[in-house]
This record gives sequence, C-alpha cells and structure tokens, in this order.
Amino acid sequence: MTDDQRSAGAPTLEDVARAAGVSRATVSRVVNGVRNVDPVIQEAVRQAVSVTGYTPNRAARSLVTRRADAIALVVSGAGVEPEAARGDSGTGASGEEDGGSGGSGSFTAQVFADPFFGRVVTGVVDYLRPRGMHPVLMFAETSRAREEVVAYLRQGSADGALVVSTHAEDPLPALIADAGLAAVLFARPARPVPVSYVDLAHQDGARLAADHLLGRGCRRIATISGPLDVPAGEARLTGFRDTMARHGHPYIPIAEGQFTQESGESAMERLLAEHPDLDGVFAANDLMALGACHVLREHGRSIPGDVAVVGFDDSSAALACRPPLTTVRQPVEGMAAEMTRLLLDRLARPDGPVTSVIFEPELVVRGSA
Amino acid sequence: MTDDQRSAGAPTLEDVARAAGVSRATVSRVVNGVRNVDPVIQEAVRQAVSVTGYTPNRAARSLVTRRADAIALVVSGAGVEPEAARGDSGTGASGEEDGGSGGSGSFTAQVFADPFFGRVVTGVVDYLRPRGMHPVLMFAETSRAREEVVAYLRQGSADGALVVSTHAEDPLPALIADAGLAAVLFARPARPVPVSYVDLAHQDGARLAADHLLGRGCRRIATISGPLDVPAGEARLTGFRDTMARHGHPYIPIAEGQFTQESGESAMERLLAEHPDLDGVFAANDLMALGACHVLREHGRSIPGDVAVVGFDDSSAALACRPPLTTVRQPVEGMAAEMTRLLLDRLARPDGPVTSVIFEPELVVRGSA
DNA sequence: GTGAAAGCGCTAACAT
DNA sequence: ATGTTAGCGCTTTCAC
Repeated sequence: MTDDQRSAGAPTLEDVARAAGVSRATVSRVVNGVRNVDPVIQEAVRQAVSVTGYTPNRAARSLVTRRADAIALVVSGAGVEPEAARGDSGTGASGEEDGGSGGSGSFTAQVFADPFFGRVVTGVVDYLRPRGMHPVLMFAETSRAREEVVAYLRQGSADGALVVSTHAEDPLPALIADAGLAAVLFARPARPVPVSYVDLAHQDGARLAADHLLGRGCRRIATISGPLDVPAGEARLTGFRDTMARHGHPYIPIAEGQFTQESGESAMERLLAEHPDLDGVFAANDLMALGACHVLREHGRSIPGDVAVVGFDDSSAALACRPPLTTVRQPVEGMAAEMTRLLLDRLARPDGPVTSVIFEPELVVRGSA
Repeated sequence: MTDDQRSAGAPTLEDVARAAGVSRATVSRVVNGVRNVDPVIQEAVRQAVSVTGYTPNRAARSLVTRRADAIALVVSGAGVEPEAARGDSGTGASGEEDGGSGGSGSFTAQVFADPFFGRVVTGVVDYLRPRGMHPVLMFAETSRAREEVVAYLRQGSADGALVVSTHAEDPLPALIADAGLAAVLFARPARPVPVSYVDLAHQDGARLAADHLLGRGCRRIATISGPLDVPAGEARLTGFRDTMARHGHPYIPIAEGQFTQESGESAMERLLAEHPDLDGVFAANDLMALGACHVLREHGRSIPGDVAVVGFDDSSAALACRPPLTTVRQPVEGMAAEMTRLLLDRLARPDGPVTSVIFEPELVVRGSA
C-alpha cells in the first residue's frame, strides 16, 4: 500500500528493483519468467511489481529484443478502377493516388462490403489473441501505400505481414519478399514468390457445384464467374467448365461478375436475356448468387423449382438469401488462422522451409439447389 | 552506388551520419524535418539516407519520444451469453472465459457478422491513413481481455483507444479513464465517464421512421426493437414509441430482437402470430428488417403493399433485401472518422476539453416503405 | 547551424 | 542464483 513511486512517469524496472531490494536484472528475469530465480525472491519481486503497478515498456523491450511482437494484416490490391486510363483525367500524376476518404466508395469500404474480409479478420484475431498478439490493420491499394507497408515492416513496427490480395498482379508480395521481410499470403500469388500461402482448392469446389447441379437434373446450366484477373475467379471458372465439359457440356454460358451483389444482378440479367430457358446457375461467390436470386425472382423464376442456384464461400450472404443458398464452403476463418500460424512459425524459425497449405472446400446443401 | 553498409543489421542513424560526413544529431534533424539545417547539408543527408536505405527504428524513437504513433481500435462488450447464469455450467470460474477459437460462434465472428463494424473500421482507417497511422485491432469481451487492453495501452504500445462497446454496462471505458489513458467512445456510455464520444441521435432517427410509416397511411404498426440493455436499442424504441404515442398510438406491439437477422425473423413470427393484421413494421436495424421481410413474404405478405417495413442503419443489408429497405441512415463511417479525429486531438492536447459529437440521422426512402 | 553527450527502459552477456 | 555492465537506436538539451 505504500506509494513509493514519486517520479512522474510510469514505474520502471529500476523502481521495482528498489522496492524489492534486488537488481534490475533479477526483476527482468522474474517478469520474463526466466528460471534460476529463488522462489522467495520471485515472490518478493511479484509483490513489488503489483505494489508499484509496474508495466514493462514495450519500446524499450523491442529496442533490445528486436521484436515488435506485432504483426500486420494487410489487405492489398488495386483500388477502384485499377488501370483507369481514361483520357479525361485532368491531373496527370502517376495514375493512382489516394482517393477521397470516408466515402463508401473508398477501397477500405469496398473491402469490408464483402463478408469475406470480416471472416479473415476473425480467423486471424482468434488465433493471435490467446498468444497475446494483435494485428495492425493496413490497406495497400496504391504504390505509395505499398511502400508504406514495406517501410512499416522495415522499421520494425511489425515482425511480419499477413497479406490478402484482391488482385492477381499485386506487387506487394514480391516487394516484401525482396526486402527480406516475413510474410504469408492468403491465396497463391499470380507469379511465383518465395513466400508461404494458404489457399483453397478452388477447382475442386467448382466441381462440387457442377456435380450437384447436374446431379439434381439441371441441363441448361450457366455460370456467373468472378473477375478473371483474380486467380480465385479464374480457377473457379476453369474448374466448373472442365467438369461440365467432362459431362458433355463443352460450352456453357458465362457472364463475368466482380464478386459484388450488384455485378451478380447484372450478370444474371444478361444470362437470362440470352438464355431464358436456363435451369441452373453457379455463381462464383455468394454475394453474386444473392444478386442473381433477386433477378431470377423478379423475372418470375422460382428457386430452385425453375432455376437452381449454387453459390460459393458460405458467407453470411448465403443465409441472407431466400431460399438460403446451397453453396461451396470455404473455411475462411480456419484458413486465416493457419495463415497466422505459418507466419508465427516463420518468425520463430526464420530458416524453416516455406510451406503452403491448401484447404478442401465442401458442399453445403440448402434451399436454393 | 557505394555499398557502405557492412554491419549485418539495418542501417542506423550512425551509418547515415558517417556516409554524409555529419553527426547523428544533424541526420536526425533532417529526417524529422526540424529547421535550422543548411540546405546543402540537408541534401547531402538525404542522399546518404537513400544510399544507405535507412529507415528509422520505431522502437528507439518511441523510447525517447514516449509516443507509439499507434492507436488501438477496441471492440468491447460481453461475449456470447452475457450473464449466462444457467446452473448447468460445470466449470465454476469467474463466469466468462475465452471460448473456442475460430468457430463462427466466437465473439470476433459475431462482431463481424454485422456490417456495422466493417463500416467503423472503414471510417477509422480512412481517417488514419493519410496521417501515416494504422489501428491495432483488439477485442475485449472478457475481463481478462479488458485487462490486456489496459496493459497494452499502459505499456505504451498504443497512444490511445477507440472503443466500440456492444453492451451498455461495459466496464472498459471506466477502466481506461481511471488509468488516465486516452480514449474516445463510439456511443455514449451507460454511466457517465469523463471521456469523449460520438453518437447518433437515435430517438430522432426512430421518429423519422415513425413519421414515415404514419405518413404513408399505416395504422397498425409494430416494432422489432434491439436488445434493450444496449443504449442504442433502448433509445430507438423510446423514440419510436414516443412519436407513435404523440400521434394517437399509445400502445404498439413490440418484439425484442438482438440486432441479428435470425432474431429479426423470430421477432417477426411472434408479431405476426399476435397481430396478423399489421400493416407497418419498424425494425431497429437493417439486419432484423431483412429477417422480418423474409418472414413476411413467407407468410404471403407483400412488401410494401401489405406491410411496409423500415429499417435502421442503411447498412449493406438494406440493399441485400428485396425490395431494398427504406431505412434510417446512420453515417457510421463519418462518425468513426470523427471519433478518430477526437482521439488524435486529445493526444495532441491532453488537457483540451472533453467534447462529444452527436450526429443526425437521415431517412433513406427505398422500396420497402 | 552543428556536434558532443546524456539517457529513454530494457535485456543479455559476463562476472561473481 | 544474483548483480554489474554494456549497449539497443534514437532525440534532445547544451555547448560551440
């Protein structure tokens, strides 16, 4: 109860040492759980710690340990209008700059409009928390922002990065690798980079969808693909098309979407206009499937009676849909947790092997197909 | 082009100073943009910086400046089953512990199931980014987790906290205030705490909804409230009820929900069972309104023909609904940005006044009412 | 305008 | 098993 601390600042190791009548080193040992400390002294130190209200100063610790005990969670990719080379843009500049802030059109807003990212955050946080760590959230959709991420890591603010790319040609993974920094990716990069990643067997997932649609008797099947410059979008289309071809449907109607509900709606409109008789649709994610369902119903089609719909992801959108979506489950939380585990492993053993993990998708049958 | 750096580690101020032929102090001045440095030397130093590839070490800087240049974004509140005092729980303990991880039932997962949080993150990040800062994401649903948040701030890992409480009796704001730490809250705390906050005029929002429903001719109106132990839930109900009373409807059917789609569905079922003739519903958030719409349609009611539905928030759920929801817009991104601004202000002037900001909601008319 | 030197709070040899 | 000591890389008086 004696309030020994008189200096203004927070109590330091020195203060605790004085209170306990030992040296700084001993207090440090106790605080960090290093053995070789007399139990009696340990107890005395613990007393002193709680009496003084001591908390280790993170900066001082980081300075000497050279670890930040923090990791960055980076959402990377191109912003709105990746290669917007319209001739009418007045200001020349280097093409991409940080746009307006706060508006619902910002990259950040776009990102979180997809339930996918919330699930990634969930997986990462749930893995990190029991280990006393917390992620620093960063976005990197411009080259300037990417430089900042690299600088952030270089200055030791974080020990490594978890990178979720929204775009195939994302240069960030290579930048990080070149700088010799630790990272793990969500999804395999377009061009090989010596970095671990977790990914889903997208093609297998698409096959599950195709098999299901065919299995329930659909014969005029179309698909709403994701953006084809995103590996996941491309793989899901390929997997779907291959399976359909193998079953005697070499040509299937395709409408490309952008993984958004709105793009799913317009893709469905297009498909319906050209193929009014279709009886099955595979959308490359749930958000687009949800949009497709709206359009189908507006056109008087019952689901799954007239048209069966299969989505992908098993995100919250699958349950927001009526009927609830039959979909291909992507275990995003588990994948994000694994990604985090890989990074922490890497930090613990920097020379360990670069290993990646591929998850298998699973069909979840609900009402829409 | 001369590669001077020979020591293994990253280049330090010392290295740059040597390369530029000046002292560490001068390099520091240049790097930090302090005036009183000869332009010629400035240039020389800048050269040396880029030649050596120097990046300031954050820990060393923090140690002396006593600022982390980081802030925490904390989602606080009770986890699943706030006061789960069922007698059948085997392990006694203090009631709340960290549950399983990764599962979709975790607190983290619950939080991000609501589009609301993604919008908060968006607003915070978009405000922080141009200022070169990034938020550290933390969750605090158990008393242990709350202690960790306080410890995190006390050890200087972050300069302050942005706190979003999901629960009225959340003790975190008081804990932070008592520890003399900087914070700004999203939503006014249940019991007064000397901390700034941003909030919405919930009652005004509910009034807009009531006026709209009455204005379009609805006469048998019910409401699906939010959890009444959450200030926002309580205020929206009060505002709605008061307005209805003022217009001659002192008693209106109420079903309490939990701000989730599912709870909105069951609430709607209950209302419909007791009041099959209702022609208007106000749901205290969009997720519940979405659930209500599903149930109404399953019961053969057309929207807005038979029953008009008004939601609250103007979240992504409003557009995921068919017809799209007429709703009360809460400018979450703007509120989050303002919250961040208040915190940064506070950090810049610790003795400044504690001011809070209340935002006005706005009715967005779409198809559902 | 610039350099020298002190020291932020901590950990990790090394010595005892 | 414990204490002594030397920095980690940076900012910041204080002299010059």
